[in-house]
Amino acid sequence: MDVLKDKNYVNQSSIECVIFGYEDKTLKVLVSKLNFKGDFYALQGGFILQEEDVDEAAKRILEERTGIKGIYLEQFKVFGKADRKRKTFIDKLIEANYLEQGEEITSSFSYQWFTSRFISIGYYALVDIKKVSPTLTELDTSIEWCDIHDIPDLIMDYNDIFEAALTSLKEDIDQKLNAFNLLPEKFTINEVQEIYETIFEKTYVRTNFQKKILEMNVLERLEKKYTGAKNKAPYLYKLRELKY
Amino acid sequence: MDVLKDKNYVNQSSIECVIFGYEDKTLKVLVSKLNFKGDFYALQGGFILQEEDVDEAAKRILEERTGIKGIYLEQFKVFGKADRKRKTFIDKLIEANYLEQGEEITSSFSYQWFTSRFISIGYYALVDIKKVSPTLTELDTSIEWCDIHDIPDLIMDYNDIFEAALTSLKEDIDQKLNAFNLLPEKFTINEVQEIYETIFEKTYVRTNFQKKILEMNVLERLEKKYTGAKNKAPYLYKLRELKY
DNA sequence: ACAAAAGTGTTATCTTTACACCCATGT
DNA sequence: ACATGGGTGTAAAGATAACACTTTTGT
Repeated sequence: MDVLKDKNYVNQSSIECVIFGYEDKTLKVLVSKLNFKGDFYALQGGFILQEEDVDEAAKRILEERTGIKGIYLEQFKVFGKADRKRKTFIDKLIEANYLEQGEEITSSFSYQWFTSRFISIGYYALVDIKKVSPTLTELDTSIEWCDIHDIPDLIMDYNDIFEAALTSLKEDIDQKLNAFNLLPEKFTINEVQEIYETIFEKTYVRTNFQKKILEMNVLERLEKKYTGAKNKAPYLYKLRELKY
Repeated sequence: MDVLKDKNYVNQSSIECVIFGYEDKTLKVLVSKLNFKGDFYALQGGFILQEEDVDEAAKRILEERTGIKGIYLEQFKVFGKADRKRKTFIDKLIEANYLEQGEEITSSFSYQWFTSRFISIGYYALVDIKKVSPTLTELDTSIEWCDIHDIPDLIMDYNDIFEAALTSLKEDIDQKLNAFNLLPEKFTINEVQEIYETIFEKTYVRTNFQKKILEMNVLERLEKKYTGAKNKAPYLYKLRELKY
């Protein structure tokens, strides 16, 4: 378990990522089940190397977990309560998994590291769920997309972190026009509308929504999308390159 | 200079505060001149005790510097570049001040502390400038309110931090209705308008501004304010207690 | 009475919402 | 031809901006 000794991480600082994806009219979050007896679920976190920018550390963690580069991410909040320690959780975990070797473990470097107080910098990421190949670390047995309405009890204050991320996403979405990052490169206006309806849990009038999005002037109209459905084919759009 | 050894601070984490005040139709920021030869200016920063919430640390620092309790503050951004070190500045400072004792200083605990890489959590605060009694620490010779258009070259990346704080303030002000925190408890609508005009550097139509602010429904009308001016006396207002 | 600034009300303009209408597509 | 969903236009409703008018205050 002493896996950290050789890495030169900044002490007592960590990064927590809430990775949002969208599929089947559902907003989802990537949740890990930890590689221990007992049901321990967590979000995607990691640490910051001494010679690494905090933003880069977040990117690195996201790339490790999703296998894709150039992910859209926003730093949204710092979680800095004095009692933000993994200690309660780790002790529970040790009790359930390593009952015999208590002494040995609690004196280890990693135990000291993991149970200390952490100041966590929260990021949320928006990804095209189709492009993601969720990747396990040595600490988790499985990693899955969870409907945001169906998130299990997470360890620590991860449920709060998730809630805060969702709130920030909603606040940012019109301002930063970042909803498009949940979609593939090419998409129809209707797909954008479905994302908005999913996130804000309300319906929009189709014709007005179309106008609103197009009047933002950030989309470029491409070819039509023939789906084989017996109706008029919608146009595909992509994010316009912004020229200055 | 070894003042830190006995304090149990979190390593490599710091807090930086941008304290805004308002006076004479001018938005101002509290700037310290450091207690060393050479012109070194800085914002108000500090460190986080092990048993202290990050938010509480920010409050403590603000209270120390301003002498007032219950300050309005917002955590707005984390500054986490890998090269965010005071080293360049500290070495310059030592060169200008302690040329003889180089060796002794650079091996000290405080030198190691101050020159290491820091992850800084940025807060901005809004205060009633009249209530503030700016308080020196052992590190600064003077501390003054600076017009935001007339901020000197600050050490490190403090100029960037200030700019980011100002941007966040502008973004937040309508959403969080926090401009009132720059005023005394009782104020006139006209004073609010002047703050808005100062911050956004544009004028508002008096009558419409009045409506906009009052329709927010967060103000309580009090008595009139007789100034001795030969015109109709304006009403005073205060922030309404929100009942649930 | 008058100047100066506060408060109120009305009209015009712009934005948002609702909805009617036509168009393309596959059966 | 028709059912289905896409795209455009237009009118109603609502929000914002411009401005006229009245009120209060001290000289």
